[in-house]
Amino acid sequence: MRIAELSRRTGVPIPTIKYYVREGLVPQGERTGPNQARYGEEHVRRLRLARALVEVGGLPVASAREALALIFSSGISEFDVLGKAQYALTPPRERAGDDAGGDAGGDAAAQVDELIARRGWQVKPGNPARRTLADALATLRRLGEDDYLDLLETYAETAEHLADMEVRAISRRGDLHAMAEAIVIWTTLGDPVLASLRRLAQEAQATRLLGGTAAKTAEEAAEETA
Amino acid sequence: MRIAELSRRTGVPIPTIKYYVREGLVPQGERTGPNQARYGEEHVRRLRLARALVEVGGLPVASAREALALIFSSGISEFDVLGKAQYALTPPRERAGDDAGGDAGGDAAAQVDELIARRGWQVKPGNPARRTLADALATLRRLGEDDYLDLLETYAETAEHLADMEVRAISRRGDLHAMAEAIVIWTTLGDPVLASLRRLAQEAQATRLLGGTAAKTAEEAAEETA
DNA sequence: CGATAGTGGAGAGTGTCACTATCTATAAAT
DNA sequence: ATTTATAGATAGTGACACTCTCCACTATCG
Repeated sequence: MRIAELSRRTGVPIPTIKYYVREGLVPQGERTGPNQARYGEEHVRRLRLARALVEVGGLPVASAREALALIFSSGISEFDVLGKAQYALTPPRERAGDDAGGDAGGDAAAQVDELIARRGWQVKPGNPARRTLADALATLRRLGEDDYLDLLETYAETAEHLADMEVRAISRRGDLHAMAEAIVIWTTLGDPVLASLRRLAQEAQATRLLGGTAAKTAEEAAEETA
Repeated sequence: MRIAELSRRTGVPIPTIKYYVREGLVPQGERTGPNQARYGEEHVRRLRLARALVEVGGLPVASAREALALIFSSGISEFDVLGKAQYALTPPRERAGDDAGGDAGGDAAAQVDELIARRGWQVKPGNPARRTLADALATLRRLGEDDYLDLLETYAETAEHLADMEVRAISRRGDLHAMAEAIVIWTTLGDPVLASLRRLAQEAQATRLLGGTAAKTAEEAAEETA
């Protein structure tokens, strides 16, 4: 097919396709002349994947390129595909905070190590999620949210439960390529799915636990009727 | 205190403080002369909060302004603070996808409605998380990830469990102002916390479920030793 | 007292990012 | 034969989050 059809089938504008090809998210079409090229199903697939990672997953284009390269590379082993995917999917964090407020950063890093040890998780020291988590915990501490420890434990249990499901579902796939693809898709798109479900559940629980005890505002009643 | 101390105590550079004041994230200091102003503890607090939302939570400055305005406004009721916070915290989504591939969007929206109904959640039709979730589900369907339904159910259960904890923890706070603040902090910072915990747990579970059955690569062994 | 450093405020400039527009020389379609 | 489409390259755009530069002052130190 030519580029117009590729664009029609994926919903991605032609200039954007050209941009993605330049950036290496999608390979060039098979050249058939000085200004002609042919695209196939694998271009459709890869373009859709690229679009999902960038638009829904919110990945920077450079990270999406790495993740796609990982999926479509040969010679990956199932034992490092997940680690590599996590590296690829974590946008490079900005420099460490030169912030004030005690040594919240160091404390938080130690706290993360301790949490990982306590749960018996085996996680490489280089996993970028350690840093992200430590930063978030340091921030919470700095804000004086000191009752977050119970919640953190629940979060960790929950995460373990989800990860168990996910890893099982993924390992059920036959070949390595499909596994790699599923890992990238689920690691990336799982975040917005989980985040929005959490927000929906929050509203629901708030209504259930708090809303029943008092009258609704007129505004809310109107919105419910609409 | 003057601006230099405010900067030292929060770790935020002076030009950035000035920028935040201009953008309304932080109020002006109390003017004491043509080029002098005094800042107090509430500026420290609000600046730290602003920084956390923008840097760790990844909120756009405009959304952070709304969220902060909500926290520090008087006359909020506990019944709409959560809803308003969710509106404020959701960055304005880009235009609806003019994408190809059947009516995945409409189907997904219906699927979200159905999920909410099935779980007995009471959620306003305008909650932005509905859109986000529908977009993500439509994308998954378009990518052919058709076995995501079991996972989705687990995600929803999990989200409900977390939301229950969170709402209880928040409603335990005495005054409305502290509740509003906690809602904004936890809605925003909970996302990165949960996301990184999920990644850590994924690696741990992958090691547990898959790693034991085969030899490690040399690279991994080296990384573990280091 | 004077020199130096710090201040508030405003406007312009910077760097990054993800596109998007324009151009040229072709090729395809009608 | 004319219109439309194409590949590829270069340049431009708009949003965003700062960051710089100035200016007219003010504070403070020796």
